[in-house]
Amino acid sequence: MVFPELQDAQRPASGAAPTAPYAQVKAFLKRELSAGRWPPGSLMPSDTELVAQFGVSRMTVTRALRELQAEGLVERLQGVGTFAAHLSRVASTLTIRDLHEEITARGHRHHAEVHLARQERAPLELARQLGLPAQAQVFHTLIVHFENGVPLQCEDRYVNPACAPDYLSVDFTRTTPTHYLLRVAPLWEAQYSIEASAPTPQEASLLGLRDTDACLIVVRRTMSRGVPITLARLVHPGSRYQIDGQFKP
Amino acid sequence: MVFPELQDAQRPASGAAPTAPYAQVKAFLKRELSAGRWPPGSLMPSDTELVAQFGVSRMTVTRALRELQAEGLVERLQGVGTFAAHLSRVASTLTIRDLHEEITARGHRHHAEVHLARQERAPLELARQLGLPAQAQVFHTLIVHFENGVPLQCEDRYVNPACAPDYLSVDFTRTTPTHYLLRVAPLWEAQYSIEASAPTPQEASLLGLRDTDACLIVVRRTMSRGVPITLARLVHPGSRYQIDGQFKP
DNA sequence: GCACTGTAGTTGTCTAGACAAGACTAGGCA
DNA sequence: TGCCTAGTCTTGTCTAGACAACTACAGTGC
Repeated sequence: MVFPELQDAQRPASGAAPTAPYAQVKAFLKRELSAGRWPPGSLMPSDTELVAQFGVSRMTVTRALRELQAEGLVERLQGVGTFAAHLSRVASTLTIRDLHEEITARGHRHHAEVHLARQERAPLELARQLGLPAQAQVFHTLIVHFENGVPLQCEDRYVNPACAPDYLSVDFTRTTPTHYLLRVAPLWEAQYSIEASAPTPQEASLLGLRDTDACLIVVRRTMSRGVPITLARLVHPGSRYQIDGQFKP
Repeated sequence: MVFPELQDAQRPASGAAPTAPYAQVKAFLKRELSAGRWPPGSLMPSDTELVAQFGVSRMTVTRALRELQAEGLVERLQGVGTFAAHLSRVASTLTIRDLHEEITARGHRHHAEVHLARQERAPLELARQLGLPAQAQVFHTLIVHFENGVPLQCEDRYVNPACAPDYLSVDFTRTTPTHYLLRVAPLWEAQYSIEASAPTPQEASLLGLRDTDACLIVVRRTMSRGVPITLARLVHPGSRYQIDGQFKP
């Protein structure tokens, strides 16, 4: 039996690491899809045809197609067939990383100033967001992060004491709250919102901005096992911070 | 043979749709993981143990574990074992949707004003971004989108004529450029950057803002089969637009 | 002490076949 | 004409077994 497709996929590398058959089928389909061999919405070869074409078992073909389906590149309909997807949405994985990690990854220097770290009574709305009764005690920190000496983020954070009892005893000039909380409470859910707005007078002062300078603000609420852990408002100078990303199937 | 775990997973529904065995194994592991049965980094049961425990074949267990691995919930090391992941990053799928779709999905009314739609010669940097020689002809549109009569987005877009020759003949009060381009050129790659900044005087005027009002700006470049299609600058009033998302394993 | 080796356990992958469930079509029947 | 049915093709899933590649560890010989 001859496997022209496998050879096509393998020969160019000529001696490189031999790829697993399922990966070769997947790569072949991906390549032909991106070349436009099957226009969006059109019928692609069936499992049986691919089995015959590549000389592999059906489980192997199925795995390749299932992974392409998970990536949103094809759609499979039981009883009907496999179709090239429409790719109608620009989707991308947005990763909100620990700021310290992000800055050092750029080869820059990070340091933090702690302006506030204390226990407070939570007003109604805040208590609700943290799943606590009104007037409950919560931890509150206000930290400014610097990249190479320039203020980059003003981090205003409330923490549910039940999830991190030692929170206030951490030295936040050495460990970021994000890093500490991820270690203490494994993350299981998060909601965020990204918006542009002017800073509050206090934030403007802490970041060395004018009241009218635009800021990129990320509000993030994280939960662990259904229990809210922390609510953070991260304010960045619009002139010094942007979120980049890319989408690639 | 008795399958205590399978029964646990199935009984509560009592008569509901019977789930596939691989999905039950997956759900069981997910549930126990989120309950903290295996702390991050700790060793989880091996394939063989799960096979014995659930009374299924190894391929079934493998599929469940492979999908959990793809979701970032477990890490598998050949020759070593399966470990509970650290979940150290807040990752989320950011979907940038067609604005028309987004507005109508909210049950609101969308309309657009076309302020510019013409052919221009591209200056050096723009030509480079679109993969064209300097001074090449490109299409340029400037469109303001409204939600219930209120300006929500100023869309300044350049298009590579080779990818969409009919671009200028489209009626953009009826079809959004995003929608048209996705139909004409299937999307295969995209880069974006999100930032906060003041609008240009022209943008401020089109959106009914003051020069100092903060705006959320998305710059997006899309490619199809390696060829740049379009470069868009989407300016949103900070007071009226935000990007929301959530992360859930 | 140190390097080597064999062994057991783990994940990674594939096979050949099987049955189930859904979709479509052609033919039969009222 | 309109409805039903059987057959065929499709994807969805599972099985039992197999081999490969890798890791960790205990034991062996120097």
